[in-house]
Amino acid sequence: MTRSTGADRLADELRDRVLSGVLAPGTPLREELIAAEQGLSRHTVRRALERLVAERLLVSEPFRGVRVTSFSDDDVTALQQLRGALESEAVRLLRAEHAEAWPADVLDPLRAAVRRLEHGGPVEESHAAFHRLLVSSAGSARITEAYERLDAEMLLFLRQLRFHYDPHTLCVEHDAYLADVQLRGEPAVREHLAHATTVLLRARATR
Amino acid sequence: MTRSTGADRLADELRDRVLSGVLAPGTPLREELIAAEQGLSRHTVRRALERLVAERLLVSEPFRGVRVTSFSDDDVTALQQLRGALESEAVRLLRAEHAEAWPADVLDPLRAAVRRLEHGGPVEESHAAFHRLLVSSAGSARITEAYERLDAEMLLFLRQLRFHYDPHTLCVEHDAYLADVQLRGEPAVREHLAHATTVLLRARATR
DNA sequence: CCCGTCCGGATTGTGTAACAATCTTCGGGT
DNA sequence: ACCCGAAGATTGTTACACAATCCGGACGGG
Repeated sequence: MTRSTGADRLADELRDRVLSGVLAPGTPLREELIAAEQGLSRHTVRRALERLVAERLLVSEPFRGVRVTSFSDDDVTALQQLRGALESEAVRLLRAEHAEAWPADVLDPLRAAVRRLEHGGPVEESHAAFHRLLVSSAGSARITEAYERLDAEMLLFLRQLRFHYDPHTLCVEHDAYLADVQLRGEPAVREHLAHATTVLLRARATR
Repeated sequence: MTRSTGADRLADELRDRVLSGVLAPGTPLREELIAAEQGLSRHTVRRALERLVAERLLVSEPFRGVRVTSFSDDDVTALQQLRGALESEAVRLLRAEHAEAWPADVLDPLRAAVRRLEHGGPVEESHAAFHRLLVSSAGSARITEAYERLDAEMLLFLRQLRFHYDPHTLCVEHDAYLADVQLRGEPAVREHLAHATTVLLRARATR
C-alpha cells in the first residue's frame, strides 16, 4: 500500500546519490539528463529537485539550474550553531525530565549507539545516528525533525570533505560525552560541538 | 532586477493570502481554481503550493490535495519548544558576546521594536518583528532563518485563533522581557514562551 | 434501518510536446 | 585586448491528455 508517488521515490533516489558524496560540490544536476536516465518527465524531476533544494542539499538559481550545495567555513559554523541550539535544548529537556539519573529505556539505546560506533556500519552514519537518537530522546517532535534535516546537511559536508573519523577514538569520545551530558548538560553539548567544528574546519584547511 | 519567476510570485501571493488568516484551517486549495484565477498553468500552481507545503503553511496528502495547516495543541507546544531552543540560544550568544551591558546598536532597535507594539501597525506583526529582531541580533544566520520560518507558522496559528493581544499589556510585558533577558538570559526566554503558550492554549480551549 | 459495494464525478499525479525566457559560449569586428 | 551579437543550451511555463486515486451517493442484501 505505497501511497508514495514517483516524485517521492525520485527525491529519495537523488538524495541518496547526493549524500553518497560521489558528486562534488557545485556539480549541476540537469533536468533533461535525469529525466532520460530515470524514465520520468521533466516536470516530475523538477518536483523532486525542488524538494532537495528545500532540504538544502541542492541550491537553485533561476534559469541556471540546481547544483550540489557547497559549504563555506561560515556555513559550517552557522550550521553547527543551529545544531548546538537544538541538541543543547534537547539535553536540557532530558535533564529536566529525569532529575536524578536517566532511566534505562533512555540510556540503553544510547549506550548501544555508542558501541555501534566501533562495530556497526559506516562510522559517519553511526555517529549521526547517535546524535539523532540523543536529540529524539527528548521527545520534542519539531526539535527532532529540525535536527534530522541538519544531520543530512552535515553528512553531505563530511562526505564532500572525505573526512574519516577513527572509529575507536570516536567511540571513546562519545562514551565520555554521554556521561558528561548527563552530568553537566548544555555546556557539554557546546564543547563537544565546538570541538567537532574546529576539527572539521582544520581538516579542510590542510588540504 | 528581479530574477523572480512566476512561481515565486504566486508562492508569495498565496503565502500572503494564507497568512492573512481569512482561510480557515483545513480549507483545501484547488489547483485548477487557482490556475484559472491567476492565469497560470496547473504545473506552476503546483510548484508554488509545494513550496508552501515545505514551509508548513499548507499540508499535502497524496491524491487529496493541499489544505491550510491546522494546529493541534501538541503542534503548538512542539512549535514553541523549537522556538524556545532557538530564541534561548540566540540570547545566550548575545550575552556571551556582550559580557557587561548590551551596546546601543543592539539595544536601541530592540527598544524601538518594543515601542512599536503600542504605536505601530498590526500588533501581531510588531510582536513577531520584535522577537525576530531579538533572535537575529545574535548574528547566527541559520538560527535566524529557522526562527523566521517558525514565526510565519506562529502567525498563521494566531490568525486562525483570531487571538488579539492587547497592545499596551504586550508593550509592558516585552519591556520587562527585554530587561529580564539581559539580566537572567535563557530562563527568562523559557518563562516568556511558556507564558505565551499557556495563554494561547487557554484562549483556544475557551471557545 | 443499517451496511457493504459499486459507480461516476472530481481532483491529483504524470506524460508529451512545444515555446518563451534566460544564461552561456564563441567568434567577428574594432 | 575589448565589446557585441548570434547560436546553442538550459530552465520556466503552457496546453492538452490520460491514468491513478479519492469521494459521495445510488443500489441492493441483510
